[in-house]
Amino acid sequence: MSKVGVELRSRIYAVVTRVPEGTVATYGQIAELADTGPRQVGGALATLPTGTECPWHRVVNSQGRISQRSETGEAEALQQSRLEDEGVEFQNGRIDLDVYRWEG
DNA sequence: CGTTTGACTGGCC
DNA sequence: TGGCCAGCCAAAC
Repeated sequence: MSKVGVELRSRIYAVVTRVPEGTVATYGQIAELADTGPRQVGGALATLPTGTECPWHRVVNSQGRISQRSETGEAEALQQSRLEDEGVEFQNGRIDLDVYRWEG
């Protein structure tokens, strides 16, 4: 159970919030900007409520796919919906990172 | 203080 | 192309 310190979480949220609409960032990318490991990023987002204002849906794994978390895949579909709504195209259930990857 | 656990990643086969 | 292995970070036990 990866629990994340509140301070580290704040740092990760701050980075995620910087991801502009219509683009996506990988966990590794967020981790690097937050000066931590990718696992911590996932852990931090895991504690995030689904109804938050934080654009957690713009964070995907290095393959441009939505990572499945421990709980229901409900939010997973929501994530894809939100991204598509922002103009991010899914090809075969996956995002083309060469096009939509956020250039910090 | 050593072990366990994750919404991960990259390299290898 | 796709699955497996080892490395990675931080916190709870």
